[in-house]
Amino acid sequence: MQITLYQQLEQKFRTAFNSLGIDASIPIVLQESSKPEFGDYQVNGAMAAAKTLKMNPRELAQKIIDSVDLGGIADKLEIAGPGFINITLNNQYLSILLADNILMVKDDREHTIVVDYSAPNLAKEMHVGHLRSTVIGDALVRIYEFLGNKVIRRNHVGDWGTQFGMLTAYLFELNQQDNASIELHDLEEFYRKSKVRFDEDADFANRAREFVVRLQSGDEQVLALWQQFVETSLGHCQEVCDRLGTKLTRADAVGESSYNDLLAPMVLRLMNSGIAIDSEGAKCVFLTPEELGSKDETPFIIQKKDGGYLYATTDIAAVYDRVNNLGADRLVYVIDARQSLHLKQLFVVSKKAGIAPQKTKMEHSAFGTMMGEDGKPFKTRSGGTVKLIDLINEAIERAETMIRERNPEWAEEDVVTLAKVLGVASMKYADLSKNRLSDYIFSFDKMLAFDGNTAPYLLYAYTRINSIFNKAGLKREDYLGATIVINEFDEHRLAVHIAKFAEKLHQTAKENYPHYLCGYIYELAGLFMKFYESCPILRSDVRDDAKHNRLALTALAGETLKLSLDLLGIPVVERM
RNA sequence: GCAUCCGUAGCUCAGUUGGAUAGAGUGUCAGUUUCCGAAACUGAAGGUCACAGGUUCGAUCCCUGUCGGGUGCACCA
Repeated sequence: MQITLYQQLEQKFRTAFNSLGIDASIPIVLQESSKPEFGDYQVNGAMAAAKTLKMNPRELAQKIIDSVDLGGIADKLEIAGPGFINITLNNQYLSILLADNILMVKDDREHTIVVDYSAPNLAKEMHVGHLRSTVIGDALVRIYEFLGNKVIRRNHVGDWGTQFGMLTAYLFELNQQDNASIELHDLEEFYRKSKVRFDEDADFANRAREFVVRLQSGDEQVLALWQQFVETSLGHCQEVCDRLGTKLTRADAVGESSYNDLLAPMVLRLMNSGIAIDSEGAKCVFLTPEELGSKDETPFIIQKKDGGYLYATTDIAAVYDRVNNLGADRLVYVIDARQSLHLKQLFVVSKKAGIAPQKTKMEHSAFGTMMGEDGKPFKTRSGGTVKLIDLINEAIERAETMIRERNPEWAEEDVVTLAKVLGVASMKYADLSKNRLSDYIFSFDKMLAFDGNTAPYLLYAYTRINSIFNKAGLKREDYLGATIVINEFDEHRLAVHIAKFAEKLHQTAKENYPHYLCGYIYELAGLFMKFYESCPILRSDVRDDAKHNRLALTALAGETLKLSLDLLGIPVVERM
């Protein structure tokens, strides 16, 4: 693995700390400088170390500076304030770094990662609640893959709940009348109608309950109806996923039903080992506060008193499958924060029962709720659920209007093509750029704005980079890998930022926070704009060597931007 | 009631092992273009980081309490 800039500095300073007899438990506290005038990186560990050694922190900082061997990495080390060490990187060193495939990054150890995301319920169409999981999960998949991991996508669709009795019973009824294909066109409507039948007609309701039993016991006729329904619904999902430009395919949709045969053995295993017990007729696992790390006493129910299984059972079976059959050593669940307790219980129970080994990483990449502009959960004006496909279409329509206004001379075809990319990109980026844990306010106006941390701004920055090369009749690709000599302050800042790509990506992957990468590219675009303002490239008074250097730096900045957006699941456009 | 997450500029959001004068964008005000895309850039103004204690050389961050809000709590998923 290629060592990151951060790791290099960290090692050098750790060696220096060691040589001064500073205990290894004292952190170096290496971080990016909080301001440009403090250099590129800063080491803040001298203060804490001085405390334990009973030394003056500035004197210790000086000793650290004297003993650290940065061998050409840094130009300047300065002590500031109570004992901060400010590091300014050497321009020749940066030049070498940037020439050395700076964007090719691999993890030190490859993992097999299963990412559980999107996961709509097939009883209905995908709605706004599925946007975050789908978009965040897909970005994580791309990032893990880029880092060299084996990634398995799992769209854990809900295809086995009790409501499928109602749906198949209704489908059966319609099939008798031979108009099922028309009815399944709008799943929401189909669900609503079957619910009405269920509520109004006792005979139908009984038939629906009977269908659940027949379905789960493998009755061929009901199974065929169920299959028909599931296929249609999966088709709807795929349409939405394709529109969003995700990597999900039909093969990734492994629904709850596929774990059916594993459910009984799982319950048996947990009962036999004494982990699960009978409670009020149901089979439950009760975890201690120590095991759960929380005082919540809610039972984890794995079998109902009527013998039926629940999503807890299915999820345990899925863990078993992912660990034992797929060979996963890291499981990532991109699921709503409201499922926190359930997942916590799932993780603890899985390990306690030995279904997953202790070393398996199990992570709940939770996310908050999407709010409307009124700060309340996103709904239609009448308070209904918003279909995801409608939301996507509205984003595209709004993008279309905007593009038409800005570029009245464009051909209709070009407007439509760009709108499809820009609308979806804006929606995805708005989601990805926010800390996934917090609730966020969904606003078409903000996500489609050309100012601020938005997809349009970043895509604009990219097209602007391209236009520099177009203007000069050059190809950006030809400048990738060229030596970049750095002289100016704004060139330096941009170069340092590009050199941080690897560490930012590792951090994003480690903590499952796509917004780290978004923040990085927003800053990248800003630094490029500043560089572009202060360092002319194609003007006649620019010397050839400076022009060449700046073109090379621009090309690399463009490549970094393009790659980063790609890792977020957002394609670039050539003009806007 | 128990559990859990959150409270940062008027608004939308950052703030990564505790570090320097808490940052962006937007909105407001003031500037920048005979030359590479002004969908850009520069500057000003805007904060008791909900409140009160505690730990620390140092707290938006860690601990305790209070107030305010979200969410989850037995056989749906």
